[in-house]
Amino acid sequence: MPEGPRASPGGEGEETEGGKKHGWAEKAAKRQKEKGQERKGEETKKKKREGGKVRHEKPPRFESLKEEPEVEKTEEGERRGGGKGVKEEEGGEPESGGDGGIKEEREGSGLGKSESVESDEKVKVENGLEDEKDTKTKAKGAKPAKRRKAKEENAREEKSKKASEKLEKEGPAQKRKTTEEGDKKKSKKTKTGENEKEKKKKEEEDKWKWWEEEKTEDKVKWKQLEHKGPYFAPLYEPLPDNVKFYYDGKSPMKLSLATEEIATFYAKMLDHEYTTKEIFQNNFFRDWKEEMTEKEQEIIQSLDKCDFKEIHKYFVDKNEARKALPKEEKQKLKEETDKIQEEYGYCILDGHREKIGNFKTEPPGLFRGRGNHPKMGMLKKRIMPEDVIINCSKDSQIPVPPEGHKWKEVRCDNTVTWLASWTENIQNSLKYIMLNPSSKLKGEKDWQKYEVARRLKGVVDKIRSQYRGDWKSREMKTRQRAVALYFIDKLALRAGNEKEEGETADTVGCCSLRVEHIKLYPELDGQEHMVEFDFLGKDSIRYYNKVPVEKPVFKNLKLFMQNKDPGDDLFDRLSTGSLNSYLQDLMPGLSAKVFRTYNASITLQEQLKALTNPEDNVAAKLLAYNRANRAVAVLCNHQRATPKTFEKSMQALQAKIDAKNQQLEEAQAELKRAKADHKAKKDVKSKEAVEKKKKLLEKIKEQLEKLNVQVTDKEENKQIALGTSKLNYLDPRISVAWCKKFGVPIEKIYNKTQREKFAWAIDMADEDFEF
DNA sequence: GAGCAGGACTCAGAAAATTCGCC
DNA sequence: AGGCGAATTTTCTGAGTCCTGCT
Repeated sequence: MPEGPRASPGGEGEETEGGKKHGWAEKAAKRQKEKGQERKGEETKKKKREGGKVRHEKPPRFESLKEEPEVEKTEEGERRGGGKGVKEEEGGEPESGGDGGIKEEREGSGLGKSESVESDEKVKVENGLEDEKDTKTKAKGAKPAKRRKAKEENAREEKSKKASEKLEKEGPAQKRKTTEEGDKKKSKKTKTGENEKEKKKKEEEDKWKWWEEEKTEDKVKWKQLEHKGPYFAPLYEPLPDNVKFYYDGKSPMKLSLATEEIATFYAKMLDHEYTTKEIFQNNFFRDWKEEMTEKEQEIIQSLDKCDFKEIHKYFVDKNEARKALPKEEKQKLKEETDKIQEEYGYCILDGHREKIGNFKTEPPGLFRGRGNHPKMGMLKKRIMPEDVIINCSKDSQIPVPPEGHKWKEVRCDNTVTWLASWTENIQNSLKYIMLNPSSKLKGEKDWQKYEVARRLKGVVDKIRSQYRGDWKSREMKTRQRAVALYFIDKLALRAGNEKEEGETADTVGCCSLRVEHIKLYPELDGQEHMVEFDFLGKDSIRYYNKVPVEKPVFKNLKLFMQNKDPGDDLFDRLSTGSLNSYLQDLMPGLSAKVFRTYNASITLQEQLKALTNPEDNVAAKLLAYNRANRAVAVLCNHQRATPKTFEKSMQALQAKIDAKNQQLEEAQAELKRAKADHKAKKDVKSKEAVEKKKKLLEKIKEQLEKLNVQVTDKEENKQIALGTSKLNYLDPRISVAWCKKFGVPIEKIYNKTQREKFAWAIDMADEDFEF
């Protein structure tokens, strides 16, 4: 990729050489400084945004692409096949050394072709198909893969047999649960150690290696789905009589139950910043008044005159009391929640017990939007069974609604993955109960996501050269698309769908960028053609970045900004819909977000390659891993506020190092003494003493090194959140392969939850895996 | 046949809960 | 050993993306 855009946030050119180890961190720090933690104000608004989006003239070229429905159809077919393709690749996975080779080849041959922009698009389509075929032949051709596949098939058969047997034996979920509960109780009484082991073993057996099974039809998500329905939030418990609400400083006022409940929502949040915001207060007060009795409405006229302090204190105290509970009490509480988890937290999906992600309905409360949300403070209503739609298989035990209630609906739709849903009253959108990330349904999708990103790797060079060509297109729309795609690729920006004005915080992504969000500098910081981005992205997290761009991009941006107001759309001829349908034509399954996944994963792989030194010890290798991870987090703009305790804990760590240094000196001195002693006595005892001291010294040295690494890591990690990218953007197989290759235990990079989520990758990736 | 709303799903950081590690 | 603060993990639910099906 000689001049393809680099996926580097600072855009300072090539990052891959090992020499630049700290490049990412430095840039991150720099950007961090510039950005500040506060969120950008948003007074200036889109007075006249209408100007843009409506003008969707259709460029002839786009039309010509669409004119062959035949092609479209085949493609559609292929895409579905693509799902299967993923599956077929599974067999080929283990020997991904060969995989990589083929990939390279494919990449190379792909590059050779495309020259003219016109014919390019078709070539791309073809390439997409070619790609699929390649994948298939590859899987077939590889011998070891074949063998392994056969083996897997056997295993699979056995597995499913086992599963069905088990099902027959155990029958419906409820039965099974009771037995397990029994087991558990027993285990508490007897020696925990053994039982723990047993339990683990059992769990091991229970693990469903779905990735070894043939993938089923795409649309149908399950054949069997059985569960207990959601666990409902506990009902409101009235305040004790001695906790009072005051209005206007007068004598206490007894509130009706409903009014009181809502008051507690506000009271609980009293020391949160939210309650200082006017929008929050207004929204709350409006919704609160609506639920009041007429009499209450008459009296309570202003929020300022409401005194929630006693109520607030009551909850603070209650919280503390709960924390101060004796051990046994706490244990009891925990057992109760465990029981609930056991009963409601799992479902049966196609014969396997799967963990549910969120099995509780959301409790009522006050809506907490992020950033400057116009609806913050509004009352989130309690979800009742009458609001809930249940989804499960026909022949299953239909969940029983709480007594005296019924479900809104029970349906049996196996083309969706959710178990229950309800409509939430703030945005009037649907909420779902779905499975845990460790489940087959989620895992398979995740895997597929990374496979799509890997396919992008094969065509990305062509796509890049195509959009570079499009910078000079005669069509405005095409140019805008090309520049937007360049940003999405180079800076890993999100697509940026249109949002309804006034319904949510004013945030943007690439396609919804407005003129006010970028500044152009012909020269800045000694670099030419600089673009300064400053906008609020998802979750109102500020994106601030100064990037040098190529000259045509710069010129185009200037053009796009001509005669526009700050509030106007930068890409007024572009929508995520048209961008994505264009991308879909270039490669089946391709959409804007795939670039984020692709660039994140490829960055990790490159950085790991550049930063890992096989000679290093595990701690140093982990530092390298974290740095690579960090590079991705910076790219994706995953930030966190510096922890409040950062300085303090840093000092503590430094103190520890000092102490360790002293220990080291002492140990050295002791060793010397012991040696002298041995020289004098020459007996076994003194020799043993020397050995002992030597060992101690080694241990201390190791500890010291570990501490030093910790400091570096911590400092560099100050304001960057690694979790999101690790969980959502980095192909876990890259990490697994790295661990295997360099002898790092997987537990060092993935905790238990993460290992569960990525079980498929841990099981299937070997050390040669190439993204 | 297009454009739009709504549905289904992924991704996101804050906050709560739990574990860790030190004295 | 046990208590305490910090670190890590888990939970929670809001905020995106993308696609489909309807008009």
